Amino acid sequence: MATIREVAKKAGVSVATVSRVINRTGRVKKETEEKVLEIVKQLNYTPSSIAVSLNNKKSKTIGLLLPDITNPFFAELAKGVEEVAKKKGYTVILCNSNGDLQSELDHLQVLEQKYVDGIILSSHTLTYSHIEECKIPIVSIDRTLDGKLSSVTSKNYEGAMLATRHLLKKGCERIAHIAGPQNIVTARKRLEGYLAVVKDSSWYSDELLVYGDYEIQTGYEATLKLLNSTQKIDGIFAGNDLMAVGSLKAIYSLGLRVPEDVAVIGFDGINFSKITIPELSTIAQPIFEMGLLATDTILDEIVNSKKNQSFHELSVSLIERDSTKKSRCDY
Amino acid sequence: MATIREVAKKAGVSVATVSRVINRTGRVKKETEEKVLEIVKQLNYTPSSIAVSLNNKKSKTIGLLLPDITNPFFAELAKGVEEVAKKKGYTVILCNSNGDLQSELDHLQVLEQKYVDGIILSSHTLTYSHIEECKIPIVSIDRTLDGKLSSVTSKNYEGAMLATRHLLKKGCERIAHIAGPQNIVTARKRLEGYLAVVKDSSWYSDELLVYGDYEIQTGYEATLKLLNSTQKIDGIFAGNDLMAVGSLKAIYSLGLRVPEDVAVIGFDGINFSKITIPELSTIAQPIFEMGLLATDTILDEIVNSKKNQSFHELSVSLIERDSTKKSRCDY
DNA sequence: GTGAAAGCGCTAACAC
DNA sequence: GTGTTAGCGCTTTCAC
Repeated sequence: MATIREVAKKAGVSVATVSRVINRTGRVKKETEEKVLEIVKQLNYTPSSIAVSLNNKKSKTIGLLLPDITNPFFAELAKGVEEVAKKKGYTVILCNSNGDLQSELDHLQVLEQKYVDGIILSSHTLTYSHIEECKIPIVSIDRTLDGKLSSVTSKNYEGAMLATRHLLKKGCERIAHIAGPQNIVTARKRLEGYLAVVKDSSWYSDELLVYGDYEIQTGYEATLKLLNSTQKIDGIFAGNDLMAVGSLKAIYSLGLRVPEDVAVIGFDGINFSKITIPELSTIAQPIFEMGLLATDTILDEIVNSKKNQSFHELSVSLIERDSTKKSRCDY
Repeated sequence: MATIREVAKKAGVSVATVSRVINRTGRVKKETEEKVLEIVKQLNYTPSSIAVSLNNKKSKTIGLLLPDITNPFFAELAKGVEEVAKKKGYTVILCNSNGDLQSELDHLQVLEQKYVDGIILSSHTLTYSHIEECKIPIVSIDRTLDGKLSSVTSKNYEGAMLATRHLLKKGCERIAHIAGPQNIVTARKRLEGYLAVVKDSSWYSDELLVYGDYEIQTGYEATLKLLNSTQKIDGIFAGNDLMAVGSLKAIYSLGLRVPEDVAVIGFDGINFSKITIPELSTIAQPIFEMGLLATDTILDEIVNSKKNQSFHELSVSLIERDSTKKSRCDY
């Protein structure tokens, strides 16, 4: 790779001049500029971003720290992040933490060493104390961190109420909930939303509430447990789409039908929810947009070195598909 | 962030000495070393990888250029890559190209500027001429590039034969193929494998062959087209799992049953194939391992500045699940 | 064993 | 308008 010095020499000017024309900073005679540009093209010169970074302590790079890129929710998010980043001339470093605290800490350290300009973070183990001495802007996705960091979240509580009420409206008379891991805020909020709607019902009992870990398999197991209980359950609100998919499978494996015997609704609105059989009703978060917004937010903090945080809480929406279309109560 | 100079000053030594103890290069008196280490810990010092990179032209970073992180195949691959990379002290930059040539070229240029040490590439538009002047090691995934680049691929042709024969063995008497985009090698090989098995059959006709683009939707449409033709089709080999999922849906929507009326088999072995209803039979590639191997390969080339390429072609395996379990012919 | 200093490729004062 | 030069934070000869 050619260096700025080679360009300067070949163009018969100083490195400063080359730098000026490259960055459009300072005045340069039209003529000189053209000459330089010509050599630049000829030598196929591009500035070393490493050297640039060393100067201005900026890397035009943002870190994206996720629990699991294999989870469609995060993959869609990542795609959104990458898209905006690229458009704005930023590069994204992907870090997969598997939800492991030590791994997150390691990644964070590496990101700092690499002078990333900002970090988009989705973690449920990290607390504010872990990152308070980190002076790189961070925005948190999916949860707020003590109100100390900018965040992009969505209305989990309201969404859960929406889901539960939808089941009710569809004629379900005994609605169970497969809650996500309670160390994750979204899971707690969704549980609260569910409880807010059902807890005063004559039929509500603790046995309608089981826990999973947001993965398919636990949705499957939880559903088996629910349906094998003595109570006749005719509606399941799964804490996320992945567990809902597991639920669908479990119901099917018991020889029951969705939605005739048991209606199912998920949460998230991942792309895969519309390809299950039957298609899954869900509370959709604007996942891709969350990625875009998070990136816009972090870029805003980076570029304008904003000090104050912003908190975005996005709306969710009910997507009604076949898994809750009970004919008997269709409206 | 503390610099090496601060550490040196506080420890009462020169920066060279600090550098020596940090990198375990050269001899340092035990005593001095301890002193330095103490200050390092005290100041929470970590070397700036930018500065290091500027020196040795290495960034301990690899670029991963993928068409679409949202596609489970690539997500699983990415996870494998990230895992090895991290273990070996490397960071991965994620680039999403959407299969767009210009986008790939842009990303490649950025990666070069950032001094990434190597690139793992999955592209079907890039040709060798695009990258021949790039002197960073590259390994190609999913296809070979004129034998000029190391590659990690799997046995697509054999896998396709396996799939088709499996359908035959299950008693299918008219097997259709939904081929992937023919600009993609894997899709061509799979088509060839299918043809090799069926083209001499008494029942084979062109109408049994339709094309999709490896996405769910086209699998759906292709299947509709197939099943609406006059021929009675009782087996479908979809070019990949995503299209197979679309196929499942289409069959279901026509009121037919899988596998009783039509057996379906996919290709890839993405995690999602085992959660469809019915579960999808497929030819599994060792996706995660491909990620691992690609990373090992690129790291090998980086660390040992290997000049000669290596070509890995991994085996695939038949995973028989419910979508091909025709009872009438079970063995 | 340890330090001084050059240099990685670039930007930004500061001169002229 | 353009050139000179001092860093950015580090590694690495080369002396001592």
